[in-house]
Amino acid sequence: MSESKYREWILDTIDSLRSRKARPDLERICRMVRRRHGSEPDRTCAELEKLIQEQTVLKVNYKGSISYRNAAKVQRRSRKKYDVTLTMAARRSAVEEASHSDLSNGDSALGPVDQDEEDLEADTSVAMDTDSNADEEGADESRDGQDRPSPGRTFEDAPVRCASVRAVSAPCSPSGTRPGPGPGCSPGSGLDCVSLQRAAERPSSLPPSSPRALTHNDWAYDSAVCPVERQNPGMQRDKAAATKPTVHSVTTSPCALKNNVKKEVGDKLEDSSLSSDQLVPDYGARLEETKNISDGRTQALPLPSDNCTFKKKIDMSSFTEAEDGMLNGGKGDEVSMKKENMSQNLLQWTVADVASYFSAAGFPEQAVAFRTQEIDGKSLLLMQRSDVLTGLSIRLGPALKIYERHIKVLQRTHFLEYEDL
DNA sequence: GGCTGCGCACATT
DNA sequence: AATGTGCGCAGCC
Repeated sequence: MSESKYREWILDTIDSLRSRKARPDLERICRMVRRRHGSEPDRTCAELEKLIQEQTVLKVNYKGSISYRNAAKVQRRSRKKYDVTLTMAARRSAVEEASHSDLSNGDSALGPVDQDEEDLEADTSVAMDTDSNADEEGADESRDGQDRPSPGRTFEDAPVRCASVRAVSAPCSPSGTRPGPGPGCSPGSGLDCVSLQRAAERPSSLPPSSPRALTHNDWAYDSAVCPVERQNPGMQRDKAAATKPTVHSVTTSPCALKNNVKKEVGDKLEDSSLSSDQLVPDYGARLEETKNISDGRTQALPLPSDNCTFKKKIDMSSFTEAEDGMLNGGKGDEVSMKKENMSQNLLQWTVADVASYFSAAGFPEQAVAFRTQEIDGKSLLLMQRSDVLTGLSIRLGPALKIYERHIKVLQRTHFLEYEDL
């Protein structure tokens, strides 16, 4: 009952705070939701996390503190940095895969990683895994345990008790941007998780002490995405590459799943050169980046599990090739194999996967409609143009793009595969 | 005391 | 240079 309701409330709250020029942080969000709707902060926290995971809300580290953004709005603006979405998607799907239930997972909401895509080239794995640290929960613990000299954060009294979240909000970092700990910030909180994370993230890029390294628009958190990967970036990568050909049980591996899809989408995106405004910011960036990385062949597509994808650029390249082959006439068993995987995956996509996919593809608002209509992979395969244009109550423009560039392609790929098989 | 509006400086692209 | 963000303060209830 409450999920959609909460979504609305929270998004509303975020918008409202933003329009009021107040930072949409956890505390304020919880407070406002409680005031307006009487919802318990705890619950709000939980719901917020879910929204973060489904990318409806983006969690960002801006100017040294955590803020939450309405993904639907953010999306249009900033270009790259918002990998968040992708990341989130990845993570979300990962979680989802595990739990198999829609929004049920409650793990920490991590947000976006700012990961400069540029870094990717140089130290992808490093960046990725570094930030893997802690997640909120981890961070949380650390801060509670280690440095929390003065619990004097704004939060303290805050109604919010959501531990994980609190951690997040807590980090009001004097990371440098702000000359001094603001009124609300407890001076002592020195190293907030965010800062730490960031610092760790780019060991070589920027000195930890550098404000730039710690603050700014960093989509900091998220390391949680693709936990596996994060934990063993190197391994993951290798594994992924190695495993990939064999991917069958892929379904269980979010990363794998996403990869397949991703690749698909990526192609699409590229082909149709989606308008940047529709793309999730990083999409464009990523595409470019990816391209550069490996002479035009690789294409990390902004799919739900971006992180995973990222690391698997290599795979991707082969994938791409495969796909190309497939779309253009077929290339070999490898191709069909891949296709197969993808299709199978598609059949097993949950409602959440579908929503996640579209969110990552740059249609967060519309993704909600898919979720609302409970469109899972199978339903997706059955969707017709009219269903998309009129059955979801979404705007025509995005609907057309979604149908033509994504659904149609997914369906075609799926059925082609079947033919082959 | 809490909420809201908003100028303005800062951050980011 | 343009635009987004949010601190800090004043006004309102």
